[in-house]
Amino acid sequence: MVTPSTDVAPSPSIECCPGQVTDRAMTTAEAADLSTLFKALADPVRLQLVSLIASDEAGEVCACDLPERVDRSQSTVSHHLSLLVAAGILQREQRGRWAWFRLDDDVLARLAAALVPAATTPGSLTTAGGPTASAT
Amino acid sequence: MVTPSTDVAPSPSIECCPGQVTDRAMTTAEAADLSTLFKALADPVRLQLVSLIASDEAGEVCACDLPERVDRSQSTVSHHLSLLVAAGILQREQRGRWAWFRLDDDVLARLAAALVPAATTPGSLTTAGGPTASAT
DNA sequence: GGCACGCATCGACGGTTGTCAATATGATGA
DNA sequence: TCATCATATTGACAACCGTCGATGCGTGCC
Repeated sequence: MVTPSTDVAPSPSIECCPGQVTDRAMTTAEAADLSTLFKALADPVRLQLVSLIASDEAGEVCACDLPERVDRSQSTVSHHLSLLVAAGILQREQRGRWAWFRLDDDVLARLAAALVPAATTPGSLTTAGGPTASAT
Repeated sequence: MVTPSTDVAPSPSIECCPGQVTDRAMTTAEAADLSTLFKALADPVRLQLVSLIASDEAGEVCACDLPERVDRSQSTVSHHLSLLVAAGILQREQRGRWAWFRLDDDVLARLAAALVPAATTPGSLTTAGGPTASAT
């Protein structure tokens, strides 16, 4: 819900341990935390926005292009973008009168790592904060 | 919303191509499809349920244990479980009067693969459901 | 300074979702 | 056959969410 005061830590706790979902039963807090990220991706328009930005050659997209590309009003797109930024998925940068959005470094990878035990990105992710060998 | 007639193909289209989100801009249909899965995981209670089952030693859990473990009423838990089954995330098996739930083979892995370009489980996934080389 | 533009915020509205108590369903065992 | 138990379904309700038009705010240009 993006409570107006979103100046706290943007991205939830997934930075901690790959395989969160499968390794052990999650606590209520962890579940609430992770579900925030899934919520952010649980809307078709937001998914399209993320995909548009993620697949962009330059790695960033001007907000001015997006309403027509997802066939929604400017205010709706702005709302979704704010949500994605608040969830820590997108980063926003103002340039002149234009706002540019890019993917946060590796949220998607970290999210993927939270889904599968050890499978993902053998080297780069386990270093992200977890005690290396998390064998059950 | 789990329309009563859920005897169609349970799991959305993610079986097709890893890196769906990042490789190229998704179509509206693809986005709607994928968002279904994220929606299923976008609730703390459902995430906990999935985690409880995923982290279980035997790989399966009796429904009778779940209400107390997630601190929700029996009907609420049943509702969430139905949703997860309909989304293709859980599988249900009736044994006597008990219902047992287990994770669908590798939904989580496939979902993870849809998030990151090529990183995930290099061999096992591409074979997972598609006609091997399903370009586009 | 004034205007035009890009984007965010506000207010409103209808649809969806999570939750529970109550009830129905279906299997087991006496 | 009947009572019991585990689970699913129903009905209801409040909270939340996606959407839009209108409006406000900050920036750049003339």
